[in-house]
Amino acid sequence: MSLSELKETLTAKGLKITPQRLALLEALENNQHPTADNIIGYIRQNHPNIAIGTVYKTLETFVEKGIIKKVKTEKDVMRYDAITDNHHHLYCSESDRIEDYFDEELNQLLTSYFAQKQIPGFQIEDVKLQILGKFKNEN
Amino acid sequence: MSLSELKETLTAKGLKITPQRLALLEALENNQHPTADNIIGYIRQNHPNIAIGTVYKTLETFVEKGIIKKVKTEKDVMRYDAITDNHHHLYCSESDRIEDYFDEELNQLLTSYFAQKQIPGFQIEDVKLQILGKFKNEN
DNA sequence: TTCTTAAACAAGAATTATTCTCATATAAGA
DNA sequence: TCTTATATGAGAATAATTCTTGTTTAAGAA
Repeated sequence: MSLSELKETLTAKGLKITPQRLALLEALENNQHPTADNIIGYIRQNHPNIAIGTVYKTLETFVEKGIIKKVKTEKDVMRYDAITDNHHHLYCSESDRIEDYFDEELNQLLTSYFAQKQIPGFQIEDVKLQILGKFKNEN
Repeated sequence: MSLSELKETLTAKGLKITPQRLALLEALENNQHPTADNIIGYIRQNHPNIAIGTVYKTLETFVEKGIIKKVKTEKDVMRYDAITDNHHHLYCSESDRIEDYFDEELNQLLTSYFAQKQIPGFQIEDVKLQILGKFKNEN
C-alpha cells in the first residue's frame, strides 16, 4: 500500500494519522501473522523509540476497528492477521508457522451447507477452518 | 468414567496413578473447555492443597499424551478440551463461551472435499471448524 | 510386606506477555 | 497559530504460566 492508502485506512476508521500507526500498518503488511514482539522488532529497525505499550495499544485499536484480526492459536502469544477477507489458516503441527488459505469453492460449500443445516440454538456469523498439518517445503 | 476407567486412562499412557492426576481427569470430565484456573478452583473444593504448578504440569503431560487437547482462542488464557474425538467448536462472539459441535455429515463433506482437492505444499492432518456466532439461549 | 528409586508433588520464586499509569507530546480542527 | 482531545514513551503493575528445590510417593523389586 502507498503512504496515502495507509493514511486513508486510518482516516476511514476515524483514527488520527501518526507516524507510529503508519509504521504499524507497514509492519503488518510485511509480516505474516506476526506477534507483538515481531512487530516491535521490525518497527524498531527504522523507528527505534516506539514504546511497547504503544504497539499493544495500537494493535488493540486496529482490532476494534476491524483493520486487523487476532489469530487463534494454542500458544500464549497473540498473533495478528492483516488480512480480513474471508480465508482459512494452515497451522504447522511441528512449528509455529501459520499460512493463509484462500479457497472460494470451499467458502461456497460451507455457506450452502450451513444455509441448509442449522445449528440448534446458535446463530452463525462466520466459519473458519483450522487446517493442521505439515508444510512440505521449508520456508 | 468410573475410577477404574480413570486409572486405566493413565496406565494406558504409561503414567503413574496419583490422586492429583485422578482429580485432574475428573475435573476435565466435569468442566467444558476449562482454563487452568477453572480446574484449580474445581479441584480445590475436595483437594485444597493441590499446587498450581502441579495442575499446569499435569495438563501439559496430558496434552503430550493425547489425553486432552488445547483449544485455540484469541485470549491469553489457555483452555483445554477433554474430548479428543473429531469435532468442531462454536465460539460466542460476545463472551468466552465455547461449545463442542459434532457433525458427522460435515466431517464427511470435508474429508471428501480435501481428498479431491489438495493444498499445494501442505499435507493435511486434521481439519477443524471455528464457528463464530451467538448462542440464542443463555447458559 | 518392606525397600528402592525414579517420578511426582508443594510451595513459592521467576519469567513472559500484556496492560496500566501518568507526565509529555502532537494531530487536527478552530 | 492556538486549543484540546488524543496519542505516545517510559516504566511500573498484573496475570498466566513456567521453573526450582526440597520432600513425598507410586510401583516394581527383593
